[in-house]
Amino acid sequence: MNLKCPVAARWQRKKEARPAEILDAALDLFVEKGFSATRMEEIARRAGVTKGTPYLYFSGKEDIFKAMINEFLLNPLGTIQETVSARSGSRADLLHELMEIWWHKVASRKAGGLCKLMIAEAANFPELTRYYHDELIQPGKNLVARIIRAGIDSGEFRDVPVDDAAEMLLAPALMTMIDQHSFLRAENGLPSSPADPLRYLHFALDMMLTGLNQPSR
Amino acid sequence: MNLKCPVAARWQRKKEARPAEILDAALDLFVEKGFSATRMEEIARRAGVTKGTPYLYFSGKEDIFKAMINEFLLNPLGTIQETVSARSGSRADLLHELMEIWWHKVASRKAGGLCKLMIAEAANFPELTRYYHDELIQPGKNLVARIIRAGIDSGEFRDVPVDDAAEMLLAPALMTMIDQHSFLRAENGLPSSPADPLRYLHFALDMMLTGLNQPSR
Amino acid sequence: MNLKCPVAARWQRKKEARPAEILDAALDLFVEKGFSATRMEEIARRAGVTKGTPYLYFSGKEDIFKAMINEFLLNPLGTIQETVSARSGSRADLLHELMEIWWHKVASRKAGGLCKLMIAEAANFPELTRYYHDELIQPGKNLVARIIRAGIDSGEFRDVPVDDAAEMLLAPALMTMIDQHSFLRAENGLPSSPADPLRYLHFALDMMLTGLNQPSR
Amino acid sequence: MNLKCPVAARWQRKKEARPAEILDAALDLFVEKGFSATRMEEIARRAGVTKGTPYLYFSGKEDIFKAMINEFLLNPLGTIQETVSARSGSRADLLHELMEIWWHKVASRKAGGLCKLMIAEAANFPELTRYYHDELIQPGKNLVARIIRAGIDSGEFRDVPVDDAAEMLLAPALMTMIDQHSFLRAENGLPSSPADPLRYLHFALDMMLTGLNQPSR
DNA sequence: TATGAATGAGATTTCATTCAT
DNA sequence: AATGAATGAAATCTCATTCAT
Repeated sequence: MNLKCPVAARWQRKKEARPAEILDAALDLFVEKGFSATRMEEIARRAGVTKGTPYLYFSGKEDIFKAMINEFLLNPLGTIQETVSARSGSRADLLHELMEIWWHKVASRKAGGLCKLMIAEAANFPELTRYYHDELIQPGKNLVARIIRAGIDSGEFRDVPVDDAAEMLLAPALMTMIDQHSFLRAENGLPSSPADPLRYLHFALDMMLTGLNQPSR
Repeated sequence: MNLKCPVAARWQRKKEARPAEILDAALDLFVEKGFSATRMEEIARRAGVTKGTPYLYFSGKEDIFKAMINEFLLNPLGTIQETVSARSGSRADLLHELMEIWWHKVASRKAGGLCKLMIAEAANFPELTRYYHDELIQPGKNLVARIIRAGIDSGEFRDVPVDDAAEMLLAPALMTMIDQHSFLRAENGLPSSPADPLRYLHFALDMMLTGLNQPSR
Repeated sequence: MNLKCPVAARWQRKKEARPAEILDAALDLFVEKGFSATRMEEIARRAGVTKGTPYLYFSGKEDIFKAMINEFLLNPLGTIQETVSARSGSRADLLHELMEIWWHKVASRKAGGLCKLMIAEAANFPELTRYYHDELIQPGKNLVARIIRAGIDSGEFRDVPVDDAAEMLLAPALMTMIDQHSFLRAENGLPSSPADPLRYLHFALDMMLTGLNQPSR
Repeated sequence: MNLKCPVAARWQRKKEARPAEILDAALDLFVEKGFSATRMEEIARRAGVTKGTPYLYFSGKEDIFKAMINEFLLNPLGTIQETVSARSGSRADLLHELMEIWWHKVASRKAGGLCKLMIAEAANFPELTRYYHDELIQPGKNLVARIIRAGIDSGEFRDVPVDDAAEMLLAPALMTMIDQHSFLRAENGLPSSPADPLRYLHFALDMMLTGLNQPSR
């Protein structure tokens, strides 16, 4: 009913590792090219397998996309949240520390590209976008908002609307992550963004805390 | 059988309007669904023509994408730059005014979605990304940086690295625009972002100027 | 985004005729090879078009299958039913006449193959099978059963269970149709079935009416 | 770490039962879904083995199909033929008896589904169809034809074309078998066919022997 | 003997693009 | 200038078959 193929079997059997390898490959490609423009066979090839293999572990392209979001987004947030709860010291120091963690655990890694990806694909995956929003974005904002609230209560910060302030504090962090995975990757890397993102982020945080205006003396 | 009225041209096929209509339609769809997921026939239908017509004005899908970027990016920036050069007063006021213009001319309009689009498609259109970067992003940053520089020179602002500061000031504005076209469109609108973006943006600008920290005395 | 193909356009534009041509082609192939073993491209080629064209008129393979059942099964039965209602004479004559019509309108034509097809695919299309049963098989049996009932009432026939009798009378007709489209088509035609099916069918009907047993004298 | 019990063979892998189990599983599935729509892995699973195992005993899907036809068609016919040769009494009684045997040995069993299957796949397996025809159908018809011939010679039956008469006598039997495996299986069982097929078959045989027409005197 | 991860030919379906009208 | 039927390259996904273990 079809052809004999005495293929030289050269593939490795590693059932355990396969799903992770496929998700890794998919992450790279989805972040780089977007969901639609990424071809399944490309994912397979980058994972070192052939066309059919991803379908042994995932029901299709969309399933890979969803699994990837789950895989690379929950753990990091969990880690960050634990870190924060166990911390004392000034709120300003805590915010700096938080950003440090976030940079090293998320933004500078491949998972950081997921942020860009969700922005790009939000309208095409409404239910996933809601999930991403409810489980990641909102908790992240709440985390920062709680710290600001505590700072206001302790007299460290001025009395400001905490949600807006949290939004503002997060903006440079998110934009940096987006830059990393859009403009910096394009072709040979555009000189748009700060050369040392982490240093920039600490600077921006400092600025937002102390203000750009000259102290009134 | 031929009913052609020999009197005069009956209704003018508005031929010179066609390309603009097609680009308008493409803008909506590309922003909403991304480049790959947008079908040519959908663009045509939304523009009120049929499948073949776009090919009379553009050589293909990619050409429409490029033409669209050109069409919707140059004029707004031009306007903003003119406004700025003609202005006097405090730098803080100027920045507020700038943001007001930018919001009404760009971010709150359909063209604002192009920002999200370029983020998503950056890797798929490297040469276009470079163009977008060189003609829009870098000039925008430079504009803000020059204002900050002037403020420092006049003693209004503290002495800080102007490029980083410009980057920081722009971050909330860009993030708000992204929110408008990603999470707010998804499904029924996620409550993620500030209800009144423009108010939030003025708040964030104020915060960055005066600082979150309690004045020490 | 893809290749230029300056194909010598040699196809005819006939929107009106296309669906019927495609259903004709599909009928041939489905009857010959079954549903699964028939490839869409084969249907297209036999209809004189290319791969993509059937999808302009039908949503997929299953849709073609269903449309085909609808197209080729309802009209013939309608015709037969009209004929019968307008007829008088002995019930035996009516049954012979009925079979004649049925043979020329259904069994000897391509549509006859649908019977075999539905038998083969019954389990794979349960809802369609129910429809086929309710709209075709059951009405056909009822039609014959009513004639037998009338014959019994008029004293022409013995008093027998009409449903079983109808079933019996139909069996040779159905088996002949199946033979036509299974064994007779296979390879070079197997000598299994009667050389002249219509003559056989009249013979079988006569036999069933008069009985094989020697009259008891 | 090696727990192999050195005592004796613990449980015998019932190797000689494997092929039969696989053919049994294949029979169920082929009859239900047809050849193409039946997946090899399903056959394996229903036989209680895994994907690769059937290939240890058969060279492929087509080979299983052929082996199955061989397995389930020869023995039953042999039995019937022996029975007939050893019988005396009226030809009518013999025909009733024959049908009884045939019903219990073939039609009411899984093997009855093979008839439907061969009808569906006739064109896809021409050589097998010829085999099926030559070894089963033709002998079956000949068997009945010889009985009729004997009945005519003995004066029990009227003088009729024996081949056509045999064909007619077999038609209800074959149709019943088809019904069993097509319409009765679909969904929840369609009320099309007689509730008690065996009773119906005896009735139909009686009818064909005595005739539907009222005895003229 | 049996397993089942992996393969890859091939099927279905989509859609950017062409071109006769 | 505009249409839209038709094309056909290419994508997604299936599944019969292989073969290292």
